[in-house]
Amino acid sequence: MDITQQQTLADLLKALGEYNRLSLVYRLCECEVPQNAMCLCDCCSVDSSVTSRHLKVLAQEGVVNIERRGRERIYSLNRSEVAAKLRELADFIDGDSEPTTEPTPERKISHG
Amino acid sequence: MDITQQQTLADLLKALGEYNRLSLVYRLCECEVPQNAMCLCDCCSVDSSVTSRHLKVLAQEGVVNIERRGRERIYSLNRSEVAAKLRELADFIDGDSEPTTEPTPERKISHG
DNA sequence: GATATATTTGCGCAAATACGCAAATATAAG
DNA sequence: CTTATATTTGCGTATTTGCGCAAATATATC
Repeated sequence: MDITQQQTLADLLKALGEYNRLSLVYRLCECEVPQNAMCLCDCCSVDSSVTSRHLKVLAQEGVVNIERRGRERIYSLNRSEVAAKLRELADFIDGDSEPTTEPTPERKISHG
Repeated sequence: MDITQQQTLADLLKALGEYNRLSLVYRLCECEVPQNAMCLCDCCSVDSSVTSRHLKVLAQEGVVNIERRGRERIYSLNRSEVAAKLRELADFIDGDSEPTTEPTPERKISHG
């Protein structure tokens, strides 16, 4: 795992790891069609400026796509990409073999 | 999705979304056997106290298990649980159907 | 008891972050 | 040009967070 790649993944997870931003993602998940910011704003009870900033963070991390339409921004979820990245991490974590739950066998447990 | 559950997931993602903590997870991933904190400390070049705190966060979020052995703490990754949670989110995100890339068809681009 | 090793905790600091509000910008429509 | 709506940006603020250092704690060894 490359350092830059690791940083990128950390940034993605951090972007998803904030309650209101995750709410936006869930909201977009449930929407059949992309939404504008005003619409998305309802799901987290914060100022529209805050929603705007959160969506910007999500866009920077590639979680959402932005499409300009008139004075609106239409947001849609990058479903496949985000899901793929999460699965990639999941695969790496439970990875190649069984979890080695056996604690360091070559170390002596001296007192029992 | 329950609010508490959503907060819990956000906390998990936040825990994973910090570079040094993610490094610890990767390190534990690659280890065949659980490791103590001193050993893990090498992978991120920070003070041992910092590593201790990071590992505590990961433990609180259920990412790692701690086993006391003498004066050491032996950390192991909760592989299946963490992977399952990530996959669950991934499934929810790319979820039921195809991504609806078509932008809000029922909305009029309204000047009317 | 004294000493060494592993880990945690208290403390302070600097940077990052989330937030609300108001102003600015962009675009649409009259 | 004026008004209305959607979004962004500047600014101030309160909170969180990551960090290092030193002290404290826990345990093993002498």
